[in-house]
Amino acid sequence: MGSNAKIRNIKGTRDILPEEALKWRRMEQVIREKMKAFNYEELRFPTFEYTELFKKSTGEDTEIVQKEMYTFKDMGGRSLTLKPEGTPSVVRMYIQHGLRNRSKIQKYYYIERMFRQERPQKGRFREFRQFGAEVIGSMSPQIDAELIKLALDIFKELGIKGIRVNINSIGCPECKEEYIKALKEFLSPILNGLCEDCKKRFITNPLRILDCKKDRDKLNSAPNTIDYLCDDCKRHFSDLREYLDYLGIAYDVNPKLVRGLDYYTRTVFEFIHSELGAQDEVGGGGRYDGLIEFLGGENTPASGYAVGMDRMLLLMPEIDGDKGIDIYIVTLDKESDIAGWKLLSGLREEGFSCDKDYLERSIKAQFRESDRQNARWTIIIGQEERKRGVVKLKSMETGEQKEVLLNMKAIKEEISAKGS
RNA sequence: GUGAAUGUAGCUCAAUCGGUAAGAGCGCUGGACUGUGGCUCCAGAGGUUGGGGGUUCAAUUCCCCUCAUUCACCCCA
Repeated sequence: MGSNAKIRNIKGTRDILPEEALKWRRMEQVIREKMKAFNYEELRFPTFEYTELFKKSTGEDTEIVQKEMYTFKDMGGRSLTLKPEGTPSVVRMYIQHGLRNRSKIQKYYYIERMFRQERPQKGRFREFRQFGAEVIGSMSPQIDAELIKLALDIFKELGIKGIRVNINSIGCPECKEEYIKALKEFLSPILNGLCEDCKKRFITNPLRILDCKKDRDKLNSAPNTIDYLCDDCKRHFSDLREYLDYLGIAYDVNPKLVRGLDYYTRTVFEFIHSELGAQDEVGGGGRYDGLIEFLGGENTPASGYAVGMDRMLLLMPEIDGDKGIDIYIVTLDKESDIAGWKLLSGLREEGFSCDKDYLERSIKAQFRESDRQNARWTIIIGQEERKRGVVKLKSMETGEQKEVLLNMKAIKEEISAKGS
């Protein structure tokens, strides 16, 4: 690595060079196509929000809010934060713009950059991209199943194989409370043997102790959330499973899956992949029936998820994109260069992708460049050609070369006659 | 925030036990072919060995500090 490169990109951010940009474009394109098919509309929202929004919705006690946010003060002294996740902004928009008045059910998606201040590692960055889908207004488990199906369709279309789906239900606020009571009873006698973090979580958010990897084996016999579901939640969860079966989606019920954010209720799920290293989660989400009311809106059920696009990229197979241009123009002297420059402009107007030399290079170098650019055709203009009002047109695949009149119609005909 | 590993040309990597003037492949530039790409051959450019300090007659090599990257922990997408 060059040491004199004193200015480099910030830790945890990534530069995307053309070859990789191609994969990103492909990913975005597939996401948009599938979202359209499922009738989700795009939402775009600001890079930063009032810190308060995330504290309230993501949750004061979550890892994200406690130590991962990029928070700063603006000149007016307001505390602002670079968005660490999308759902809070979507909900804010929903309330702020009265979107509920458009229809009883709203289906949205987004593709946005997120920011979290963690140590980077495989599949984890400080600036990263997520796409997400959110459905506001329906409590049907059909929606939960649809959301999962939507993500799986996107993975499939991109050639990503080996995704596994984990689901669980953590119940509504009532049964969640019942469960937490039972969990605390189970934990109390063994609390001293747990790690420091878990001891804190016992007070702040006992559910998340189930996530702890250190103490995992001590929790094998912990009570399961699904055993404490009320009748409604029980039915909701079994309906979800039934709908997933209808759609032919294979999944595992993971009773220890609780998710890290405060706002989840009932359905939670995640997409995991074994080739991602330690950060094996490609995406995850769930239902958040209480969040909108909590943030000042009407009591409205909702469900959604986010998928890490940087992680998807790691799983995507190589693709051969639209590399190359239609025409490269080689010119041999000053006057021809001007003629070529004019021709170039006309060809572009006609919709051809083309270019020429700007370095006054030798003909050989110009041909090399044409080859490097993967041009299908090379047009040569020199003194001789100019005298006779023609250009030479060479196919870079076959090497065949012929003279064509120097006018757009003749060139176009010759190129399209050979097909693509 | 904690830990470990790794930093040599644009990229991927060499350099014996510390010993000449740090090499190769790919890529780049030019030539062989003075108006024709790819293939081949030849030549050239490109390095303060991440940075700083120390040990030594001598450091890419050993020691310390620092920075960066990677992987893992925590946690998440």
